[in-house]
Amino acid sequence: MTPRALLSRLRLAPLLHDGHHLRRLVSAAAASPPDEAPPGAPPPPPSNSRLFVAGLSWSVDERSLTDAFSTFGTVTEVRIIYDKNSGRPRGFGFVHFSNDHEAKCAKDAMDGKVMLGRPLRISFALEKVRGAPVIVPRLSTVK
DNA sequence: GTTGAGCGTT
Repeated sequence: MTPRALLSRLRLAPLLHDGHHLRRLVSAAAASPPDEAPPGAPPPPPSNSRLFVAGLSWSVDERSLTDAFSTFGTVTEVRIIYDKNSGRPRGFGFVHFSNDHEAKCAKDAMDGKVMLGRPLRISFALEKVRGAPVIVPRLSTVK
């Protein structure tokens, strides 16, 4: 009995014929670069076109926020965060701009400005948003 | 009818 016939009897032949599976896995692993930043690298910058706006008065709504920020660029989305259970505003929100330049201008201009009696605290948003493009900071991206 | 640092309700 040939070795091949023996493999057939053991039902191992399909596995050997399916070598492309293994090849796909190997090439995929080789194609994806390591996402581990080298030690000593600067921390990845937060997202640039979305602003985290804190220090909001309880009575500020999306309309007034949009009005306040749209003078610096195109506001694509404004979101004020409310408590899931109580429904009360949590006093912060997010302002999305169409590009990062507008966001930076708005941040520089509005950070620290008082709105309805309370000073705004603005910084760039951290977490990505559902549906937004996933931006993985790489060394070539950092200037 | 209140409160005050923070990173997002589907």
